[in-house]
Amino acid sequence: MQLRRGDVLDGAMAILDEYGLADLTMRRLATSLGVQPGALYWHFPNKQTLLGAMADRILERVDAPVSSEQWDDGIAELAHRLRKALLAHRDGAELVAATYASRMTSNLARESFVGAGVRAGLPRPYAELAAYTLLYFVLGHTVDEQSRAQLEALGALTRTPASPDTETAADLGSDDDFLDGDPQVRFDFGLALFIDGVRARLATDSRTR
Amino acid sequence: MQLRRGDVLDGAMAILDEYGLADLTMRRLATSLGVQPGALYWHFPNKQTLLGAMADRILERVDAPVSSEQWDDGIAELAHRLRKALLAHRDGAELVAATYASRMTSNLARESFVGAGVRAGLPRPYAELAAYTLLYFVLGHTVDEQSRAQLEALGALTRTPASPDTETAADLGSDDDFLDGDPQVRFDFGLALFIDGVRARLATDSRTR
DNA sequence: ACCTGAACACCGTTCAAGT
DNA sequence: ACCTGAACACCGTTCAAGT
Repeated sequence: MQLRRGDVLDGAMAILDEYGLADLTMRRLATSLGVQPGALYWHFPNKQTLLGAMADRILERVDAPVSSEQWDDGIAELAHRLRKALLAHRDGAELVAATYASRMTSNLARESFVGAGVRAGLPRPYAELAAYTLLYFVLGHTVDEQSRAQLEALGALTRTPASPDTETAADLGSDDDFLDGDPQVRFDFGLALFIDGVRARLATDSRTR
Repeated sequence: MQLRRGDVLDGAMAILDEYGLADLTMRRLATSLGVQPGALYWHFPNKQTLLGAMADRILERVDAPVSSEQWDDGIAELAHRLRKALLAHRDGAELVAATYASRMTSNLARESFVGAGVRAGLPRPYAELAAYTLLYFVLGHTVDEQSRAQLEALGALTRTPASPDTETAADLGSDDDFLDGDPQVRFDFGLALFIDGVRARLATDSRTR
């Protein structure tokens, strides 16, 4: 019957998925666990630490070894895996972005990116910087994508469901055709831009040497 | 003696610069303006709207016309200008990132990036996507850079000032030489990676056509 | 038109005291 | 070791009533 650290974490993840980050309060979490708010502070020193543990759990398996031998495919695989992990939980991207803002340095996702960069032939300092760049892109893109999707899900319920065929896309429309296109497409484009940039740098380097 | 919308905005910016985003509360703002909390709600419907107005003010002049004719220099100039604007206020990057997460679409900084991309010769949808990618990078980098700088400023005051010469850099050190190197250098690297990526895409396009 | 007074419905965190 | 009870010091927002 006793509460363990893992139970608190599980409860927090459950509230996140069902009600979102804004509704994840220590008091609500305590209630859902049938315990007084103060009890949580025996298991976690503060809310920030709990959020950090949640972020770690969300990213648990993104740093697994990559399947491809090609460095570019490897980077793409890692980036896709990271995005998928973030999208797997409500407000997942926002939570991770907020938590990792202060501790970008010690970050499993970044480490993996660095490894892929080094394997690509980038000098280590370059790989470090490239990893940051990619991480910024993936986090930024995914936060945006997720908040947009949630807004739309909210609007879809609020709006009068006129005809089910038109409600999928092209609502805000205007003339920017690509803006509310498949987020996957937009993600892949940015990723390709990044990989092309790395490739260009590699070419420059080998020509210089 | 009457409070105007602009006064509220000015007061909010002053609190931001002096105490940071976390200490910018409606109640504190009201007190600093010599007014009851409720009074603020006559000028702004809620805190979120006020934060949005602050973000707009921070980015006021980033979309000014660019000096260079070269598209790559133009993009670099815009990116640098955006970074500088974010760094000009305490927690400026965090505020803008948080506020613009939901309204990435209507964003003056993005518009400028799109323009530069189109001038570069990118098809418009590509330019749109490239603009997002760059924006994600600049915001992500600058949020990180600023929070890091503020942590260090805090640590510099807390830590025993042993010898003034060693406190500048290379503290966390380890073997990652570049990590706490000049943020400007790291920023320029990521920017170069992006521009190289765009260049590569342009080359591919012209070869295909 | 603009603001006060006062409340409503919350927060995160601490800590003596209990078991 | 783990939790309760109860408090402390706050929040954002609303709204009748005042001027």
